[in-house]
Amino acid sequence: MSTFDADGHRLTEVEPDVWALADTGDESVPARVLANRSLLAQISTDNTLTQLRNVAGMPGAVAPALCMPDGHQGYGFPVGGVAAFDAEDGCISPGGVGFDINCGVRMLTTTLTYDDVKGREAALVDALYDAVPCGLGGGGVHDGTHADLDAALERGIDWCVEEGYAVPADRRHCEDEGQRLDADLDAVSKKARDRGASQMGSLGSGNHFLEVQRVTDVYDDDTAAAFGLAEDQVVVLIHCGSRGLGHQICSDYLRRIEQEHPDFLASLPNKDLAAAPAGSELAASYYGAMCAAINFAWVNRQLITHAVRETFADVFDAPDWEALGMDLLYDVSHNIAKRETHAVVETEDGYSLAGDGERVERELFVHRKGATRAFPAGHPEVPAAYREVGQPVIIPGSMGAGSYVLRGGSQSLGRTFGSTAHGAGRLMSRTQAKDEYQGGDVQDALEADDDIHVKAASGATIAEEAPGVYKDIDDVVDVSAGLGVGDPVVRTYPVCNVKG
DNA sequence: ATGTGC
Repeated sequence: MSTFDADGHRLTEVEPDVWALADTGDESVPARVLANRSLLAQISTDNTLTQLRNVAGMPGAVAPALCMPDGHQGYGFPVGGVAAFDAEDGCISPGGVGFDINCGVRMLTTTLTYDDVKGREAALVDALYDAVPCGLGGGGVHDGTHADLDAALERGIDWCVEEGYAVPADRRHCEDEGQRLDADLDAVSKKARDRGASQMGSLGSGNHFLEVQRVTDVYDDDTAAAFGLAEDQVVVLIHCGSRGLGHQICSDYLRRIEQEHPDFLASLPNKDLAAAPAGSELAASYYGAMCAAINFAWVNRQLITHAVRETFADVFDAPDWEALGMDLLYDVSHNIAKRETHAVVETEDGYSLAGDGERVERELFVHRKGATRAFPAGHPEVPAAYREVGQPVIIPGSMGAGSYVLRGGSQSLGRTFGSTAHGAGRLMSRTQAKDEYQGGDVQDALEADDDIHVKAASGATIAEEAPGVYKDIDDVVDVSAGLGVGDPVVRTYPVCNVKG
């Protein structure tokens, strides 16, 4: 069997593109990296593998702890990590969800083709930039009162429907129908709410973006038709999260874990993994606050959707957005934890997704941090319109590379707790990126060489997000396809991009 | 990711 040696880690390829981290003999469950050799070489350059091993040693970990092909180092847990902990005797971890709670991405279809947009990119990108607040700080599509914010935290997309920012079909095409009923307002600090109130409907900064794209390749005609996608069609991608509100909630609960569960924290393989033990009051509070932030992020993407729809109707001189067919294809979440029931096998160390023994249904806290749910065809949580083909999975690449739409693969539940990758994944830190690239040069080259029109709040952000700082999205998707966890449906290519 | 920080 093929092996790979990284600094302090030996991995064995137990089947094609599945790498097992060597057993350390401590109380860890097996850990797996899903990657080809070239992606693994990139993944092994930072702290990702050590972080993955640490995750595998957490209480109640259900095997395997996973790193997706786009994985890289994160806070405590790797970004691109999937970790499931038993909901009865395991734990829930803010670091396993991430600072940007329910960061995610959605795709809107249109009836436009590339010819309709060609030559008007500059006007379109300017209009979108003006309509959607972006960059750091406050300001949003909805100038919210605290009462509005509380309603949004509690009801998610339902609040948007009530306020005229969404139609019922939008709700059906979000995970969990755009609403986590377990949201607990009392678990959200005033500071978090203050930060959220002024940011309802704002893109933010970093890797967040709003991109107009065209469909360049169709790999699966039937599924593309079910998703309402066709070659040359113009689509819109919105990638953002829960802004300061989610960040504040994560910070609040990391601190509370230190204060209220110091012994449990000390027992973890690394302090940055900071988790609350399942069944504790703090675990329940964090779950309630996280669900509120999840609702906020859905509202955020929906408010931006509303602004994008109005802007398109204006720029393309249509009576309304419906006339342009700007339906929500789907909205996927990248940074969440959720109580899910999975069929697992009992082992000496607890439970495992792999194995031949008798399967039992177990309630787990599934953490997807920089990973996308990818439920297969037939799963009851896949919206009715897509149930026969599988859940749409949207995987954005860098602003020069374009993106993929996949469908949840038949192997996802058995291999990855129903998950796949979430993007290309960084190759280098933001600091390193700013040394390597100059924002203005990157922007000029994208326009001159690739006809991609970028407008950004900050030049530094363009440098940090230059195409060269990301892994190869084609490789990431190939791994997902080869393992049957997510099957390619279409590929898209950027037309214009608004960055924070 | 983030009022880019204890």
